[in-house]
Amino acid sequence: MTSIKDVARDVEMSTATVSRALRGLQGVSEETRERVLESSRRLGYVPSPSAAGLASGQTRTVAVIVPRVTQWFFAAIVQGAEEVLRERGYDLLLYNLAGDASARHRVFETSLLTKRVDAVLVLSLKPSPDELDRLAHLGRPVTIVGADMPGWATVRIDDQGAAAAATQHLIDLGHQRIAYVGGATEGVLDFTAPSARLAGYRCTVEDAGLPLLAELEADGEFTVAGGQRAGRSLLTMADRPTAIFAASDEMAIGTLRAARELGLVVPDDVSVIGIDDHEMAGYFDLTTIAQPVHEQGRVAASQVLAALGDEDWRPEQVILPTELLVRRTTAPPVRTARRRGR
Amino acid sequence: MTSIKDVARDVEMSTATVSRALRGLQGVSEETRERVLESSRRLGYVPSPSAAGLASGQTRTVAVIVPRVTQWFFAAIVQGAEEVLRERGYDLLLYNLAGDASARHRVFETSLLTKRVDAVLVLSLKPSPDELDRLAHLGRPVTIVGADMPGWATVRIDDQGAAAAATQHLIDLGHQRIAYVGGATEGVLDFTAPSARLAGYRCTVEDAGLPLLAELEADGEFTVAGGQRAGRSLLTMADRPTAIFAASDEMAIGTLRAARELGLVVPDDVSVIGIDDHEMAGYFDLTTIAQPVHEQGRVAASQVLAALGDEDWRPEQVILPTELLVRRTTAPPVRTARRRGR
DNA sequence: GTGAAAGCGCTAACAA
DNA sequence: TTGTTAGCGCTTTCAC
Repeated sequence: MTSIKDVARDVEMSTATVSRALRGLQGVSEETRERVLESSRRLGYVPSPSAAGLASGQTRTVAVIVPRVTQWFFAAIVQGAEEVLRERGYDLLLYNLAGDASARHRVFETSLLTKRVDAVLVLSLKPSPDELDRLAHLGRPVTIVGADMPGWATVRIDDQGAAAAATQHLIDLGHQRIAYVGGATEGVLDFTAPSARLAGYRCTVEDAGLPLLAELEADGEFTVAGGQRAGRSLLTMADRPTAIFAASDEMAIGTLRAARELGLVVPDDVSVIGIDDHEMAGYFDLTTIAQPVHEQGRVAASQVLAALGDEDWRPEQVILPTELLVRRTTAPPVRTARRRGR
Repeated sequence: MTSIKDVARDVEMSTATVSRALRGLQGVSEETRERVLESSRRLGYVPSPSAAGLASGQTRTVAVIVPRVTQWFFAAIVQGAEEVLRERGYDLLLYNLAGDASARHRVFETSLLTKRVDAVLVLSLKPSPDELDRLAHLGRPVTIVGADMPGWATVRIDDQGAAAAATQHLIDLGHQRIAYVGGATEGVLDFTAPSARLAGYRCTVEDAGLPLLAELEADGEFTVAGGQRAGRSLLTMADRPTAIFAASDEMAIGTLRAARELGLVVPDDVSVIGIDDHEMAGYFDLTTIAQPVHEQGRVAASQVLAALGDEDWRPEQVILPTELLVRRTTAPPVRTARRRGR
């Protein structure tokens, strides 16, 4: 395995000069740099990250902690982050929690990460106070994506606003009996988006002077299957809602499925709106609040990299815009009379 | 930052003993081991991967090279791999190519990986001869997932067999005019599955004594959008097929969408079958050939880890089973007379 | 069962 | 602009 010494010997210089030349530091003559570059190419030299890391204290690696990569939303963020990390010569270490509490424990508990990475990206997870404490003690830049954590660097959308926009869209269409499909607003594996979206729904319903009914709020667990269950229970109510706002597209898709199974026509019998603009949303003609998923990954990665280079960098909260995408699952309610008459 | 020296000082032993105790090596008295463990826990000691890597030559890290994490199929494999890697104390370095040729170049070109990881997993990519050469020279275990590469360790399904089973299912239902939606069978970003699936389709059609028609083979690019385009062109033919076999569920979903847009009813007007059992397949009632995606990731990871521990390990080809999952997008063809009469 | 000492391959501080 | 010299924090002989 060829090392920096081989290159140094080859160009008849010290390893220090070779190291400087290779890293593009200044104070190396152009001629030397070229000879070093040529030599290392010829010898097939690649620096050892372990050695460089040990000597410099920098690993050029960023950890990304994700609830489940198989969820498109998280994969898209990872992809965005990976792009900018790669551009900047950083590697991405993936920690997939996948609902495994012990995995979560391991990642946060041991300060395993301290010596392993230069920075950390936490996706849509609400770290417990204890975990936050550990993250803080990492002494490394940390950015939280998709959750609101005051005092921390975050990248997210305005969840409450997005939920309000979705609800308002249904209200604007004339709906009065609007159900909500969300997810756990507390618990370890939870993040802050669920509560914010629920709040957005509730506020908007109230502001419109409509009654806030507990029976119209269902838990869809932020999965397609959960959304389907929630949708089924909402749509089999005696006085079923004319519209359903699901706090994620996956739950909305599940709701759509429940409606179809019950022989209901969307949007005639029930309107459905989601949040995300999931890659499949278009194929379901799903009306949704689109959020820039991929971009959140890019911004978050840029953010931690910026923090790495800047001594007096302060955590920033970045909020990316969302947009109502009206497709074909929402429409004005069909007159009550007709509905009752069916 | 507490180092092994601090622990050594604390237990009044040499760093060598501490190192041995921590790694569970034999030749350490039980009492010593316990004291070391207790001390490092108390001091919050975590070994430096850089230092350990430099000294031992092992990084306890595995690289996973994936075409696009955002595709559920790849994400599921990554998730499977991550599980077993984590269990065994290995980290996962993710390289997402995402159709970026320069990214691909970088990962394979420079033998960047040699000193960075202990083993490599390559997902559904057919490395060029040149890239294979580099992989071979890595001198590290490499497993290819989802592609057939004789001489290499691989984990995959029997693609030709799966395609044959799908086609045969349609034939068994009585279909005679069966179209195929596949993807590029050559090119840099290609893998071997497309060709194998196409071959499976063709052989089965021929074996059934049916004509092999070029007009019935369309390119769906292995995406939903591509499948939709392919489906549209197939279903607008004068004498349209009564059944379509899409070589992936995503293309099948696109085809379903095309059919719906054209006002065709599935499976009355056209039957559709895919391959994968994509997480969304159930929500489309898609009949498909299910493959153990997650499991392929687990097996592949286990394979490279086994190779790491075993001097005379030889590359194995593992083929995992598939299963026909009949849902509601396939049915016998409606009599020709009736179809023509519409 | 334990310790001393020599590196692993780099980078960083200081000299020249 | 370049070289010398110390490490970085471990693991790994080889002794004892």
